[in-house]
Amino acid sequence: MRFNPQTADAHWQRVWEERGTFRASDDSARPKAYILEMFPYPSGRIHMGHVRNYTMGDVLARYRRMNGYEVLHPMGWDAFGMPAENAAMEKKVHPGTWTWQNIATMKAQLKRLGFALDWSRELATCDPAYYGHEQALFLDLYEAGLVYRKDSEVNWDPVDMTVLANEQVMDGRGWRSGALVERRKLSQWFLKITDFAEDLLEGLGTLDRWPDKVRLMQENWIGRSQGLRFRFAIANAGQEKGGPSTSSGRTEGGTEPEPVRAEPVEALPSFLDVYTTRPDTIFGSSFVAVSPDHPVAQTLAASDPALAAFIAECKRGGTTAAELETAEKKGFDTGRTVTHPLDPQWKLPLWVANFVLMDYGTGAIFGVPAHDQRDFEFASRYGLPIRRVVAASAEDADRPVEGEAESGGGVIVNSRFLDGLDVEAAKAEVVRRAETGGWGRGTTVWRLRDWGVSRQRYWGTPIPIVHCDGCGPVPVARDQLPVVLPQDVSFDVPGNPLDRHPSWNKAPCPQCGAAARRETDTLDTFVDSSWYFIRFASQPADRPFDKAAAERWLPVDQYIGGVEHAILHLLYARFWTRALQRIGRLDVAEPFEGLFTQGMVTHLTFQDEEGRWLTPDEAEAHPGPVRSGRVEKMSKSKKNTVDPEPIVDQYGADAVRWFMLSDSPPERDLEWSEAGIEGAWRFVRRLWRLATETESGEGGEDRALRRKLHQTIAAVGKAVEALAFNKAVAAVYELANAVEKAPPSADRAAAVRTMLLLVAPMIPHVAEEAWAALGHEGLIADAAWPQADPALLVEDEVTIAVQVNGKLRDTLTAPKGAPRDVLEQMALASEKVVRTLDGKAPRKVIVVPDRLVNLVA
RNA sequence: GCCCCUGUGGCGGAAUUGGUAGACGCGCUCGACUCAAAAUCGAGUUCCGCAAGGAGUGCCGGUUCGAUUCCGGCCGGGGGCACCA
Repeated sequence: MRFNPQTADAHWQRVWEERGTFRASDDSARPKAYILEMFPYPSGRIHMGHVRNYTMGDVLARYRRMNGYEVLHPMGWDAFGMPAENAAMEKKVHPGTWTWQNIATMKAQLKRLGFALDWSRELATCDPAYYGHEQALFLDLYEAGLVYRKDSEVNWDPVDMTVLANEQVMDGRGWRSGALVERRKLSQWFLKITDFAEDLLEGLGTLDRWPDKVRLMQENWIGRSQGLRFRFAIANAGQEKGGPSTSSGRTEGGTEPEPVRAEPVEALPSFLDVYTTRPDTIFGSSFVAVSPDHPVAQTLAASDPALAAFIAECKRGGTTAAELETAEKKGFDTGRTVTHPLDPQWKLPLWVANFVLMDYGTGAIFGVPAHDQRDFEFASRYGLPIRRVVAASAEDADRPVEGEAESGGGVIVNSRFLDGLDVEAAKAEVVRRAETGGWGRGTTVWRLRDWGVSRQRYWGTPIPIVHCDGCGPVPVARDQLPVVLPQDVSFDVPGNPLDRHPSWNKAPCPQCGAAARRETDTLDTFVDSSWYFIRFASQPADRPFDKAAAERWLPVDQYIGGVEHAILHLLYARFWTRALQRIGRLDVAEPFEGLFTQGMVTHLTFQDEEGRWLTPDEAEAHPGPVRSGRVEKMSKSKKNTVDPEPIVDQYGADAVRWFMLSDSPPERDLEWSEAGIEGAWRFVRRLWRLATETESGEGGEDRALRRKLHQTIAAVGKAVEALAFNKAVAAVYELANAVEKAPPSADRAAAVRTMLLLVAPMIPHVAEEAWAALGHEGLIADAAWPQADPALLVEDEVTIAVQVNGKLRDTLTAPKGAPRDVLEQMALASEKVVRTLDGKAPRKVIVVPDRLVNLVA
């Protein structure tokens, strides 16, 4: 009888479902294991990347179950987002209709792969039963002071009348409309992630089951920098204001919301705050520069048309990486000067410069051309002095700095009392003087910005706020949640349909009852995915989650997904969890204890002579020359996708799963190939044959095979624990090869039976079918993982390598644990060794017991 | 520019407290079965060489009895950040 996946797959999937095999129990006495893969966006159909991702998680979930864990392995839908609105515009279908249809399709596709999921916990973020709770959590954070509103500049597409994310701006134009993107100031909601910068950075240190790469990326993104914040007195400024300027930029620690920028102040403040990581170069300064957005620049521009024109010119410049890279350093000399804090006689010119960022540090810098490349370029262009203050040695103090800035370490020169100190000592000394002198202080500055969550979009979670002319922004009353999206919307005109809805956007003020406006922005979809893993663990109807129930499952023991979320999603979810912890809702610091980022699924591509992408069929039919060979991530635009469903039709779920696990290490890319899936299918059939055609034990024993079996049990277990599925697969192949070569015996029958248990997490359908065919009563999914006998893991005979001068000359077999002198004698007796040594006695003999003998001649 | 990862047969890859490089799979070659094909099974497959032997883990050097593994320098490939003071 042949194995027929078309009938077997459906059969066993039905059995699992009917028995509720993979339903997680909240009050099990068994140890818990929460296995989670990043939930999919319901774009239409499952793709190979999903299959690979979910297969990995599934193997782990099934493996943990067999090892006695109560496993939570849920699935849901990250269901809000722009593609639904685009579909609405193009296909005249409501985003909700489109999304729910996709969910139905994709759910059916996932089910056909036989994943061990607890579907009873399925959720979709576009369901009011989900996003209503999200609105409640948003208000919790609001009340805790972790949400605020401020004006911020956004990329505005004037044709689509919407805000675009940076990723949606291509060469300064909207990706859909092609219109020139404007920078527009909008009032937006922000979450105070910067409040947690320190915690999020330090928390990374506890995540030892995360990839180093991801931790490093988050570390860089959070961007802690240590330096000195200090102030220059502005000469001839309006003394009437007095006091240090605090009106600009970020305050210490980055914990406060950024103040509204660029509001011109009536009079020039008398001090200018700057931030530097190189206080040691303070005597190398030759100018001070502020951002065009800096209040000082704005104030001066009010009475200086030339400066106003310069600032306007700066604003016109694009913000894309390419433009910035090629942008020249440009500046405007205000004619004003500032006083050096360490020398009242020393006046420095005050410039406005295009390369100074308003939203980092204080929006103002002091320029040290000799030791900062940007300052060097700027000074070279405008003829400002380039003074060396760091040199390799004191003798080099007068060597000019040429060509480019020298940003390395060395000894301080030309710097009065700092002369002779090394860079670190000089930094400390300047900070000390600044603090005792009261003109500055050592500061930590973060690169991390607060998280802007407003989106001028329909298909997202409505922000539960009402704007009242009298009371300002007021939270919607809790008993009025959820704020549900209106159904009657149209997408024939660009812009946010919530804005022009005839009634939805009107609401009475929850505080005073006056007629007011409902907030029409919706939340960034990254908010939706920042807590879904908590909702999976506990989903009461009347609140977002039950604290105790959620804490029983959390943290997620193993989270699996693509690296593309290394920063945003994973950082936001970490923040959200810590925010809930701070307000006492959930006592969990880190949501994902283990993280694994899997590689992409790639496939061959074809292009014609003009570089147009061709499908394999088109390439075949193409009359002209076809370029092929490049292997790329599967994508529609490159026409190299492979739809999993027909593959499952043809080969069954197990062959696809086995292929996804074979060959490539899971963190690397996997190249899809016809030969590969054929090979996987071959193994499924071979396993079936082995299981069903094996004569049950002829009595005799086969110690070698038994040893191989137990070594395989250990190897597969270890590999699965380490998510090294390719190694688990290889170990299974070795065992299968050994079994096929072995003559019939009781051990052989046992090996076949056990092999089914070993592959059950990976290819569960054929495993169940064979398990039943062998006459077992229960499900193999419920069977216990086999235990390796430690006594059988060690060989009683070992192969010893015999080297002469480190080169392999012979191998010999010796009993395990043979003493050194015995091994040495055996080695010296080897014919090949004798020949190589040519009568000479070895000068030295190195013996590594059970491994090798090295004779040094 | 800065930071990180990576480089092993025709291909994907295995091998780590430094100890027999190439497990396992794919592909290929030969053979068996077959009228034939598919499927299946067997043998072989790093390179040079008939062999003995020699070379070999991107390149150059170092440490070591011994280096894919450790160190230094270079070259190639990939990724992240990007005027972050």
